[in-house]
Amino acid sequence: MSSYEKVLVALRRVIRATDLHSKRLSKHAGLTGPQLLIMRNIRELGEVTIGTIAEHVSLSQATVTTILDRLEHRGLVYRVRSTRDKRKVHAHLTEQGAELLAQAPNPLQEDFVQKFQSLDEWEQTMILASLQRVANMMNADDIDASPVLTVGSMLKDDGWKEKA
Amino acid sequence: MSSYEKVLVALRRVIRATDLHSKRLSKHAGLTGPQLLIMRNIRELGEVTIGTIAEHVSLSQATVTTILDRLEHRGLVYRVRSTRDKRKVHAHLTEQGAELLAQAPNPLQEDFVQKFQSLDEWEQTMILASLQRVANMMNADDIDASPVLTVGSMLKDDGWKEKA
DNA sequence: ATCTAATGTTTAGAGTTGTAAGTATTTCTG
DNA sequence: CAGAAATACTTACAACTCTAAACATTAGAT
Repeated sequence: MSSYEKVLVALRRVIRATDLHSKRLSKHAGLTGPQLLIMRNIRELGEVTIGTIAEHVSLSQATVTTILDRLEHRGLVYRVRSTRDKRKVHAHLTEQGAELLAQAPNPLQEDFVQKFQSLDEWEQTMILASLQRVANMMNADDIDASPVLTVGSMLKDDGWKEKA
Repeated sequence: MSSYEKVLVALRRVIRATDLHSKRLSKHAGLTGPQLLIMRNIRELGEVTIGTIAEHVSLSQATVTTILDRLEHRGLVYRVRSTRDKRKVHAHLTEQGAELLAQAPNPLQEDFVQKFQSLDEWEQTMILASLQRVANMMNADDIDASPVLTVGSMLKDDGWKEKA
């Protein structure tokens, strides 16, 4: 099995573990991973637009919209259309939402966090760097979805741009 | 931002990139990532049961069922209920399915594979080890251990599992 | 042989996720 | 200022993913 195929398998396992944890969260804390993540961002960022949230959590705007729909329906967040630019919509936590969020656990498994934090500093750094490296290599985005194959690119240049 | 929070962000980016690629695949090759993965496994493993496939691709049985539903509906695979143990169902590729699969690209972005392979040996090793480390730290609590996409398994699995 | 437990798959229901198309608003341009 | 382009969000749709429960069949125990 080639090296990158092992990467594929490891990736699938990580993705699955993340998903399973999300389902568990939803059962025990009442919020799924993405819901939790979005609410945390609303809390941290203050008066955010949907698009800004989407950027921060690495989801499409449409996805954030549907998740907000659910949260709003449950009375955990509310939306206000901006008066200055009526295209924009700001999301806020309700009191109830803030309270639920305060009690909710981390979007990552406690277990994982503990283990991770108990690693040596350099090891944490290495893992983080590796993950970011993978993310960057994958984000060779710029899209257009062509059958890709651009042999010219190769090596280096991750294509990841820190957002302004 | 704490170190593990950065891990969380990196993870989200990786997951998103994977999902985006899957959508792109579906558009250009007619098969999504999971569909591709499942069909590859059917091809490699011979006469597999649904459960065996699920294990190999690190998905729940129910998920594989629904994906097979779609593939079957499109005439790419077919199911046969085992005569020896009528609880079991075996999945096979149709001729059409095999053909489509043969033309389909990798479930990982070509681009990513190229970049990854062009890294130094030690770097590839480090990245793989980190990913596996993360997967293991996450998988610790929920057993299951969903093993491995064996691409060249010699053993034809007819759906019978020897007791260990 | 019958009742129970274990095994294998499917169905039901909910949530996440993307793209594409649609709506509304603002900004730019002639 | 009117029409076009850009921006921000929502809606529609399809796919994936899980758990839990329903079904069906086989294996085990008394």
